[in-house]
This record gives sequence, C-alpha cells and structure tokens, in this order.
Amino acid sequence: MSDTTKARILDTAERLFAEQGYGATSLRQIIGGAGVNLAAVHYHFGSKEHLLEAVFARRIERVNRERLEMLDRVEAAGEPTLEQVLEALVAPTLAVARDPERRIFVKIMARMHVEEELLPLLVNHLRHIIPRFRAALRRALPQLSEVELVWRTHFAIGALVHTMVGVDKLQLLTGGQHRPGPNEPSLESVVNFMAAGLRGCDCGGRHAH
Amino acid sequence: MSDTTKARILDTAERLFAEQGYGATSLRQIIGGAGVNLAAVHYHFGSKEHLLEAVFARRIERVNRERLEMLDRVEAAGEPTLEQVLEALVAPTLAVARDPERRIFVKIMARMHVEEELLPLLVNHLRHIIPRFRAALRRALPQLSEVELVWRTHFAIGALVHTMVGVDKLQLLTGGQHRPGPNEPSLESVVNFMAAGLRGCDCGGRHAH
DNA sequence: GTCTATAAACGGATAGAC
DNA sequence: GTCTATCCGTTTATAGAC
Repeated sequence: MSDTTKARILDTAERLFAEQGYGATSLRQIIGGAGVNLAAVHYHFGSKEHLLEAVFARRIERVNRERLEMLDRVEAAGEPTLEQVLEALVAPTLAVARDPERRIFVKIMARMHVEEELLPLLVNHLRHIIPRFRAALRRALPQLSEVELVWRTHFAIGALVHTMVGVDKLQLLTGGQHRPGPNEPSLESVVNFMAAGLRGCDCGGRHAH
Repeated sequence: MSDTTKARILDTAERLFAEQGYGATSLRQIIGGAGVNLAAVHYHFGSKEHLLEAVFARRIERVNRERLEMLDRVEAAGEPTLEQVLEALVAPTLAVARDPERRIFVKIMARMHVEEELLPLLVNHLRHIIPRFRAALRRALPQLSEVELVWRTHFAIGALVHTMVGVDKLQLLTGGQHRPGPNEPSLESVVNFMAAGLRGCDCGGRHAH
C-alpha cells in the first residue's frame, strides 16, 4: 500500500468495493480504513462515483493493454487459433488474480459484469477492445451463425467472470474440500473450457432431444 | 402484482433489489414503489435483511423443486446423459426468465452468485441440491479428475449465471445489434455449451502450448 | 394490521481555516 | 493538500395510538 493520501484512498476503496459492493460501501468506511480525512476524498476525486471510476480505471487499463498486445502478437504471426485468441483475453485477467497487489481487483471486474448499475462504466472501458476480439472470434469460428456466435461468446464470458469470483465461493459450494490459498485454475483449464463450448462439438455425448 | 400489503412489498423489493442491488436499495424506495407504510415492512418482515431472505425464498424454492423433480425423473429412467443432468439444472432457470411474473428474479439469482455478501444466503438455499447434482455430474463424467471436474463445473455455472444477466447487457456489448424483447437463448444452446466445456473435447482445434 | 411520530445513527457533500 | 466543523437529507428501526 502506497503512503500518499490519494493512493491510500484508492487502495482502501478498491478493497471495500470488492468485498461489499459500491452501493453498500460508504465514504466513511473508506476514510476509516485509509486513515485519511473525508474532505480529502472530495478534494482528490470529487465524488464517490468519480472515486469508483478512478479505482476501476487504475487497474483495467493495464489489463486491456496486455490483452491487445497479446492479440496483436498472435495475429502478426498469421491467422491465430481459437485458443490463442482466448488466451489473449484470459491470461491478463488471471495475471491480476495471481498478483498479490492486484488480486482483489478481480472481484470488482466480476461485479461489473453482473451489477447492472455498474455496467455503463464497464462498457466504457471495454468499448475499444470488444470489436477487436469479436472480429478475431468470428474469423476463428467461421462456421457459426451470427446469433449462435453471440450467445456462445456470452456463455464463454460468463465462464471467465465466474472464474474471477474465485476460490472463496468454490470452498463454500464444495463444502470446504478445496485447499485455501492461491488456488486458481490454470490458464489452460479456462481456455480449453471456453474453446470447447464455443466450438460446440458434441463428440462423446448425445443430446436427448 | 398482488394487492395485499405483504405481497406488494415483496414484489417491489424484488424489482429494486434486482435493478439496484441489495445494498443500494433503501426501504424508503421500496415503500414508495409499493405504496405502503414503512412500519409495515418491519411488521411483516422484521428487518431489511429478513426481507431479502423472504424475497429470495419465495422464488428459489420452486426452482429447486423443479430441478430435483427433473433430475429424479431422468435418473429413474436409467443412467442419465450429461445433457439430461444439465437440463435439470438449467431448464427451471430459463423457465423463470420466460415467465413475465418471475422474469426479474433471475437478476437476483445472478447477483447472488457474484456479490460475496449475498453468498451465504444463496448457499443456504442451494445446500440440499448441490450434492445431488455433484454426484450426477461425477457419474456422467467418470474420466475427469476431481479437481478438473470441480473447476469445469465452476466454469459451467458461470456460463449459466451469465445467461441470467441477460439480454440487456448483450445489447450494450454488441452495440445494439440484438433485437429488444424476449430474446433468451434456447435451452439447447446453453446446455450444449456447458456439456461441450465439461467434456473438454478438443476436436477441431489444437492448443498452442 | 396499519398508521404517525420519532429516535438515533449515517449518508454524501461543502465552506473555510491553516 | 489537509484539516475541523457542519449542512442537510436519508437511513434502519421502534414506540405507541388507532
């Protein structure tokens, strides 16, 4: 945790927004945790809403930059495979989850995808990367109809978002069978799941319709 | 919307919790929308937290009952396929999304899966169905290791949860290319995606590792 | 069961001294 | 940049009349 007032506010707000949600977190909780004055929040950020914007922007920009760099790299080497496209999307996300300093931020990312009052902020910061990945997925899956591609992409994003919710939840649901600590899934597990679902091959199973 | 005070509170609370989240919704908003007195909320439910519990319990019990009935039915007919197990999990959820009276509730279900402060309530109401579906998935996927099954199930649940977030979000992300209105994915789409991801077959693609 | 009234704490935001 | 003090509306919850 940095020692400047501005950074301390950002760190504490990030943690509380992740744990409790934006609506349920008060500025007074934040200044209490950060050990700063209430007026400092308004001096540095203007309002609670602008503070959320700052908390989110601080982390998401690096994630999106890494996503685009990875996509650029695999596309420069020729027509990328579906797995390569998905890795460009997923790997920077898992990198956040594995970085002790950024770890808590994945919960904010996950919340943004589900809490509709936060969606405009998320879409704002995703606007420039969406068409790039849409086009790449379209080229990697030429056999899919447009609606089917949109829905399967939606499902795949859901798998990624739920990965961000993380291990805490998994322990609750499995009755504590999983070890605590840094117990994230491998990049390969996530990407393989998404790729298999997107391709939609039904090898091995038969649908009972 | 029913005309009793208790039902009017439940209906309005359900809508506001779904749209704004539990933490960001005040009892005053609820009584304003329901046209009832503030004291009536405490008389009928005791507290804001117990109101959420009541809102959730009212809908989830039917969903879980239908899930278990479907699972019982396919298991009574022999060893069910993976798709049959998934249908028992998914179909009652999609039925909520298609029922005009219950439609809004899917957003609450989705929030419960991501907002960690709501997770205990969700787990409470899922506790009795989790071991049933875990066992069924284990039998349908005998070749998977235990950890891989847990993670893939986690991803598959994520796909289902994100489906609940629904069309509103999809329109934002695709730039409004999707028609408004009742535009849910088919049961087959969701189940096929989850089944393909769970089986993890890599037919057609090659992973670049 | 439903109401009014009120308690007692908390919410975001701001003015102005330093 | 940081602080104190405060505005002023809102919050959940309760007491007690009807």
